[in-house]
Amino acid sequence: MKDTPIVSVIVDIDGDGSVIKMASRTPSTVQEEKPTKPSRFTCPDCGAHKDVQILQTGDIVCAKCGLVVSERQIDPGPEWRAFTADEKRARTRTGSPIRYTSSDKGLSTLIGWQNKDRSGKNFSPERRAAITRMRKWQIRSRVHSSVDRNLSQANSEINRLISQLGLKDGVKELAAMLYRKLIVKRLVRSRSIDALAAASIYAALRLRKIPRSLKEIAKHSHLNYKVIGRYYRLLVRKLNLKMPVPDPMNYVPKFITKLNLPGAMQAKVLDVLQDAKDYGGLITGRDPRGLAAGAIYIASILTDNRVTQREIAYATGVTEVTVRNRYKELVRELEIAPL
DNA sequence: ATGGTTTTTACTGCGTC
DNA sequence: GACGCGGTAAAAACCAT
Repeated sequence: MKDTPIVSVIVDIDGDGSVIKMASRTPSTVQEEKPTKPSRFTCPDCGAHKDVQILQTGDIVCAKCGLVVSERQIDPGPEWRAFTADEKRARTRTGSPIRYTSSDKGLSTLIGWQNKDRSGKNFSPERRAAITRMRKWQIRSRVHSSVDRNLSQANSEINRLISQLGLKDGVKELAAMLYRKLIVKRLVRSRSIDALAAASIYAALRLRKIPRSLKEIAKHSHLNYKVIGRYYRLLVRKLNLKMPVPDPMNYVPKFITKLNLPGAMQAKVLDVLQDAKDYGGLITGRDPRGLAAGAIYIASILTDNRVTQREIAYATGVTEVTVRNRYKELVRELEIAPL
């Protein structure tokens, strides 16, 4: 298994038509294809050799023409099908969080409140002072360990999501940092750890301007995207984060690839978007994906790489109507040459 | 909760291959 | 006739207040 090539497979994870490209090992019986060596990369579009660039979005693009060579590689991670007790134990290490019904799992020592020993006699003053100190520390240590547990559970969820989403460590660190801030500010109490972990990741992505939708994150979480969105808002508000305005340009490489369009087209799309920005009033309040979709449609006509509105709509996750509206709007306002 | 704005849904008509 | 495209009204979603 370990030397089998890694190939790309397309999977429709939940049957809703949304397709995700994953890297996966082929079973050893089908190992005909030769292993891909990124070091011998030759751009199929412009022929440049080895000039790849890794964008902050995690996409790997040809440094010359911008063709996206490889989208984020998803590490599907282990299959958490636990058949034995051992596997189950392994799962608890990085998998779904353990539910502690009681914060100490019944393992801690309890110190009674009465200043009496087993036989009912009162403590001596020294003994009494010692017990009082012990009580104090028991309480303190309990608090600390519960914070620790919360944090470690959160971290394991963050790790899990990050690896399933195929994101880089930088994002992970940022998300973990945000979560830590939540703890320090006492905001995690009585809230879902998983939801806050997911929200931290989403916030980290937004801060880093990496285009991933709430839904994409929710797909790997057991929570629905609205819940995560709520927590995200809370997080932003409570931590006073200043979020960069989502920029349609950040979506372009991702979409171009999804549509199998030549990477060189990117420049044209970005041109249109830049014009739209300069013009003003066309960007604010609009779904950035819709904007990107419209610009891509325009560029596809201008550069003679026609794609249908439907394909664009599908790839960008907006409707055809929105593609139309944006592209019409852009053409009208920016007075783009005859189409 | 509310109201304003944008997106989606659903449907229709037109031209072309 | 299927397809791509354009337009529209009404419903739904979104967001700030």
